[in-house]
Amino acid sequence: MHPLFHYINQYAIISEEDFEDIQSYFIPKKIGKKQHLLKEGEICKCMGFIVKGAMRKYYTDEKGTEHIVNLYVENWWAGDRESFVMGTPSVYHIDACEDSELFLISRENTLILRNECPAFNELTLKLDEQSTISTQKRITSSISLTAEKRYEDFVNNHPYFVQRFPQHIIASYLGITKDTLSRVRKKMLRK
Amino acid sequence: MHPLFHYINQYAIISEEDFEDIQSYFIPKKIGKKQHLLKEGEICKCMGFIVKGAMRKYYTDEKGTEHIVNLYVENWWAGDRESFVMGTPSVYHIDACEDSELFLISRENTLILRNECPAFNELTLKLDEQSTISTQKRITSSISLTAEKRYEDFVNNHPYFVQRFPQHIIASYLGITKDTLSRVRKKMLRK
DNA sequence: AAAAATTGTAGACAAATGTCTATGAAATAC
DNA sequence: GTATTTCATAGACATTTGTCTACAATTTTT
Repeated sequence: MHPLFHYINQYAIISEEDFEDIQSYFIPKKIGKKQHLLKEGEICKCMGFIVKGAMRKYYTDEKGTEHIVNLYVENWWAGDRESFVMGTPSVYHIDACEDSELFLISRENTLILRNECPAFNELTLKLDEQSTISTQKRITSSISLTAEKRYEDFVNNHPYFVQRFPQHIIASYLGITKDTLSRVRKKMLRK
Repeated sequence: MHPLFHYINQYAIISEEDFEDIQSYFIPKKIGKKQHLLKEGEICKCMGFIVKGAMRKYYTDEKGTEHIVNLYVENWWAGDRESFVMGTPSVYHIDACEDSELFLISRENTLILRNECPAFNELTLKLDEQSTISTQKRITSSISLTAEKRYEDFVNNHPYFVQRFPQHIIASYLGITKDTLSRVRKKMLRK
């Protein structure tokens, strides 16, 4: 079964005909490790559904430090929603941590599909609901927990990320330095 | 003009008939200062559109410290989306910082309206898009900036909040203590 | 296989932030 | 109007986290 078909069916029941229609609006794309899907200053023309691989979204501050804002693996959507929706230049970079395969869909096509295909409308509603729920949790964690608890939380909620991304990437995602994460892990091992 | 009508029209063009229909699914409610809209352990049965007043959402940790997760004023939606969508007990409290007036809508009614009324469907899509965009910014700020820059950001993005909520509330929202915020402000005054 | 880059850890020190106590001003309750 | 609570600040000290340098293990590139 097509991975995108399987994925969509988890959120909205669709027929094979629906899916043929939906699929026709997506463009497959392969991105090699360290290649970019989006660069700072560009407009995010497409959202990308990840079929295979691992990616990250980050921004680079004045000092040149990269801050990782999102991590993505299979069945996640890569893109800068603000730039995508508003049509403004992005402040983020998105690149591949492993060789990756995506299906891209443009803003125009999401708008068409939303109107044409009730199942797709349902899908976007539910995805945004889920995204709202998980970002709420991330914010709660971020404003109220210590580095150690945030990492514990992260390991519990995303065990597959721990295997997949190096520690300095995870540290940045958590808003701490790799040094602090290393200390935190050492402390946790003693328990 | 009805404030809810005015608000919805900013996102989706609706007729007066549409609005009469939509409005019939909302229930007006007044909440006095320090009264709760939601308590920890309860299921969030309704989302509340704030017509007048100011509210906050927070959770209380093991030590009894309150961590403020959201601040709301007029034209914002108060509620715990996770509990609302999933039907699970909330970990959050929501209470009023000023006497407030809301329009409440239940989960079932949002689902009915989404199907019955295309404009309401459009509204929820756009609200979630905007919410996704702003929480993304908040996360970026939270993981990458110092307390001082986070506060600067906050003042620039939400100047009306600064007037409306006491400093210890804002500090908690930013994930710092009131003492740190006081120091940060003192430092900024010297500039 | 050798060279280069990436990754994780360690320790010393610095900076940022938290904790606690105290105090006075302002707002609110009685 | 007085008492009480809330709010903001201050300073001393503790803790957490960041910064920097070094180094070894591993992976990747050539």
